[in-house]
Amino acid sequence: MTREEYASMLFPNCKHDRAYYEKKYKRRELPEGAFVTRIGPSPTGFVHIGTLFQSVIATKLASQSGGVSYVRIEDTDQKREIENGKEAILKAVSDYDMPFNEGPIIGGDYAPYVQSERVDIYQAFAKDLIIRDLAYPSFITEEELAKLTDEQARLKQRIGYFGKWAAKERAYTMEEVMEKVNNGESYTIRLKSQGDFENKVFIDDAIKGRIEFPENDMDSVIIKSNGIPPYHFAHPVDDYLMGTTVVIRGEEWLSSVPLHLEIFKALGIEPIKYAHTSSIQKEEDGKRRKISKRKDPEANVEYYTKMGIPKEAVKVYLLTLANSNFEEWYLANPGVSTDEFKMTFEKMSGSGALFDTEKLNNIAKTFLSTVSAEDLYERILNWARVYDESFASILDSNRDKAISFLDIERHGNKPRKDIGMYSEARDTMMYMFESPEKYDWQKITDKNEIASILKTYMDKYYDDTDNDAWFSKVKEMCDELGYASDMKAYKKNPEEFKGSVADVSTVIRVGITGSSRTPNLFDIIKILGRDEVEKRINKLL
RNA sequence: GGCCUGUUGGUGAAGCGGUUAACACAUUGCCCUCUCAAGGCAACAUUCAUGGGUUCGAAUCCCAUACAGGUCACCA
Repeated sequence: MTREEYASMLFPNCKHDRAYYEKKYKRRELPEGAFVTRIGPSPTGFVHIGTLFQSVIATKLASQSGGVSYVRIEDTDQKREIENGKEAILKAVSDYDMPFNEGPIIGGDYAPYVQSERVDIYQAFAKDLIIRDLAYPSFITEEELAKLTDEQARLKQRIGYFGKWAAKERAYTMEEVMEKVNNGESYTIRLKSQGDFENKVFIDDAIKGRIEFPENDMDSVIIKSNGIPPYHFAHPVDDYLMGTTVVIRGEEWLSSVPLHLEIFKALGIEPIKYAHTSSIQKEEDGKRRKISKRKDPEANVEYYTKMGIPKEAVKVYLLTLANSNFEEWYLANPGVSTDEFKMTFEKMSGSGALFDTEKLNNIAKTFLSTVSAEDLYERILNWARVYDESFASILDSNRDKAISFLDIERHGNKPRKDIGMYSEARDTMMYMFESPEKYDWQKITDKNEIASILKTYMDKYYDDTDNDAWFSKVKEMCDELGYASDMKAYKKNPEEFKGSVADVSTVIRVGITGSSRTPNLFDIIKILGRDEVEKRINKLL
């Protein structure tokens, strides 16, 4: 039996050989210095903020260098898979304005972009390793492996399948293997490691710099018993065939670099550049940890949609985490598209940043202060249609009123920044559409005094011609009722007055809106109109 | 436990042998002011995890230690 025949027996379903695929997928022709980047998310139905973080880096580096970015779905673990997982990922990256050039559904010259559809490719490469005696079939069961691990732990030795622990299986003859296979024993394919733990290998990581490791000496599984490879084998094969120039991935992969380097070497492929990003962290009980899908709602991209945080703001926040000089650039270039910013590996931090909700909120508020009232209205409405139907129908039937309200203090160079997420909109503007149910009185709480102020206001001092006229009337009323119309005078001698114009305005404000914190009162009165204001005040009286 | 990474204020960070240790968020105070939001001004690290060393000079270079994180699967 030749080694070719032997390999074919081990891969009975493998249609093509390695050379076929190397010929099929041509090398990319790109300008000097162009990056080919990718993201490799697993379709679990849950789009992780980290995926978005990798995406913004991958797409930006590719587009600014005249390169290519693509999405490759890494679904080699069917246990975790979920229906529509890849659609969710593709939708998220497109929603967040991270345009990949190739991927599933999008297409491209290196299709398929889904690992489960590339099984024949991986097998062809694994078969090549069998032929060249750099891999071997392994029949060890999970139970045996667990026993071995215990034994190693007891002996306080390095844990894993390597060296003498793997010697028995490495030594099987082709005939022995054939017999086991014919008996129906299931097997994996393992790398026959040539490495020595005493030797060093290193990478020049684009973010972390030069890192040295002991060589890999583990006989890792490269094809699982179901014929599908684990990540460790799919990664070198795919990134080679698909022409990736730099692998951007989370630092949790750092420790498997020696394994990947050895696989590249066994395959006779030039290893590619790595850029290991530090992971976004969360603090809990004074301890930092990687942001967790299970514990932290903000790990799920859907959270931002649900809260109504603008996608633009999320992207800006991710950019500030990705490149330390982005924030200054962003502040210095208002109104300029973030596409203009030049991203570099040098400005990526080697340490993990704590997720800062406050900062995100600030970015969101600032961003929303720059959009037009109409735009903001549409954004809030679209959000409400999904998450707050009753509010959506109110907005729908009060379009003009809502827009007028949102337009208050929105102009000039100091626009109002009171809404950071669409989910806050209901509370900040509901009083425009119906009479308040609760009244947040401040300094003046006496019912008779409140009634007197509101009644006098409506009877004698109502004015909605313009802001100055309106305020003059309020001041006149203060003089009549014994309140200070001039704040400076009041501050000097507060004891001479019952209160100030501020207190009186507050009564009017709360009387109409229920809230003590609103945008400019005159504008609100003007939008509501005399009839509505009168109705509300009479109801109160 | 082995291997790897990281450590500058509450947070994100700039810094690359000589700086008053940028900037931004948050916080506090003042100003503006009919409230709120915004805006303006100011305060907030004598010290860069700790201890040694090199140097005229160290956050920056070297060595130890501590702490934190990651990883050691037929998961990614």
